[in-house]
Amino acid sequence: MAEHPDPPVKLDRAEVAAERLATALRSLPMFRGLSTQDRERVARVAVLRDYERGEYLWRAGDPADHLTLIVRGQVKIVRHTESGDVILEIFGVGEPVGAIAVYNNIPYPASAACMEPTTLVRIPSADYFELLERNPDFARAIIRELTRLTVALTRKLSEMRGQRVEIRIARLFLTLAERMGRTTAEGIEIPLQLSRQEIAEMVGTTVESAIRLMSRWGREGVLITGEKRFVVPSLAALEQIAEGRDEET
Amino acid sequence: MAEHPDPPVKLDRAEVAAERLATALRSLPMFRGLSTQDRERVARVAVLRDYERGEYLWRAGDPADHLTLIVRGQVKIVRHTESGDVILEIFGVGEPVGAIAVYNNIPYPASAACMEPTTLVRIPSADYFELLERNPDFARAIIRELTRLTVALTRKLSEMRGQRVEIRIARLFLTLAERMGRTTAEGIEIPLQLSRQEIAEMVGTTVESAIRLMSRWGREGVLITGEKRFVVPSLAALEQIAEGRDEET
DNA sequence: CGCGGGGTATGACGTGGGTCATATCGGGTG
DNA sequence: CACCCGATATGACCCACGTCATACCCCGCG
Repeated sequence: MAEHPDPPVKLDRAEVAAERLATALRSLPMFRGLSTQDRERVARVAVLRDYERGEYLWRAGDPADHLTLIVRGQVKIVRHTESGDVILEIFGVGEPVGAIAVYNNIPYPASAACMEPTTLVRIPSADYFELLERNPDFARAIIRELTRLTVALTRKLSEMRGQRVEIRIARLFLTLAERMGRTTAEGIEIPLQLSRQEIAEMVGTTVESAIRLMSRWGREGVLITGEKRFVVPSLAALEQIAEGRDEET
Repeated sequence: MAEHPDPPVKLDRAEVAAERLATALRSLPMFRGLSTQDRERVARVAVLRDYERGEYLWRAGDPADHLTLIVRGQVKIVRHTESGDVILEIFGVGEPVGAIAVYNNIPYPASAACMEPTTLVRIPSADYFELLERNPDFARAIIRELTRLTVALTRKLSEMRGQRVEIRIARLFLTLAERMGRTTAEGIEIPLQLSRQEIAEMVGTTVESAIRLMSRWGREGVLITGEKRFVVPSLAALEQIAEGRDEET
């Protein structure tokens, strides 16, 4: 907490912080529909905070007393089990994290950690509820987000099903490509830093299996691991693998 | 649809139906908080309908234009995939089915089928939304239900993880026992008719594996399959198995 | 400089369970 | 009655993948 030692030129600092916050709030789609009055109200109670890669936002079981929104970076939701971790979701810029727990006033059911340097806006849940009361659009946004999550979870659940590891990882990268892929000269680029360990935790397998597959794909040119990103030269090839039968050509 | 051939004594029939509907509405916890005025309003637009075992309420992709609530029976949510089906959830008496899709006005993401003779209340989504608008408690109930679902899904997802089939099935019956178990002289009774096929679909394995395990458990006295029910003589034994290591004693 | 730790890579081995094949047991139907 | 179909049961086979072990690379640190 001792990260703000009283600065000698306090006003300047505060002004800079306020400006940064205002910019952040303006960038969040969730606050687009707000009246300027409401937005000012939010600005007074919201807090901007930076996190490093690997830092935890919270652990499973912590009380959910703040709504959290991502301004910059990526956050993963992790469930710890006796036999290893499971990554349930990855959230990106503009998305709310752990909104369900906040909304229902229950402890967080899973932990959340940053996958890269990340900036978050945090709003005390009391203010959040007040906002909800007054702004139906805002409520809609939350519900929509919640639904998206549920649908993603059910899809993931049905995809997890048995199936070979190769197919599960192929599907993983297909959905990643769809959600955050950029088209480049080399193919689809997925700007996401994922260790083999994390890939394993996302599809429910071991590091070794993930490594074996990824290095084989690297040799075959199906999926190339780069600096803080992945590249898929041919979506079609990946889809072939995800379908079940390998490409024989 | 031609299941109501115009009866000669129409009034009597209508009265009986109205009475049945009123009783049903009174039995649903979701309508407890309603004013009598609102409840009458609901009664005018709600429709009661009986379904047989195996009958589908809807298929994945159908438009969600009605809110559905269970008055009697059990409903399973199924996702069809190229390689077999997956049972995502089982809903019982008093619970809403497919509320997320209705709320968000999106097609049902999965199919729903009755596991036994079932009675449902159906409310046109327009009336449902009107009800939501006017009755915050009602909205709360839906959100709560939705959250419960999300939490259950994330739990299921993390439990699905790799793990041996025996452990997954043990966990399945533990949660079933918790959710709907009754204590009897023989042990915990789970009043649910589940075929081996359905058990397989719930934990993501094959019929054969489910059969093998279930018949072995029958021999060992861990879990006994009965007429439209299961009996767990010793929860502790099942928990031992779910923990990972077998009981050596 | 050497050392240690985390991520990546690769090989050997054993096995859980998916796949296929076959059999038995009702229950429904012509 | 014979016939068929769906659910339950059990055996044989074998392969994907989890487990264990080893090695390499890179980076920070004393």
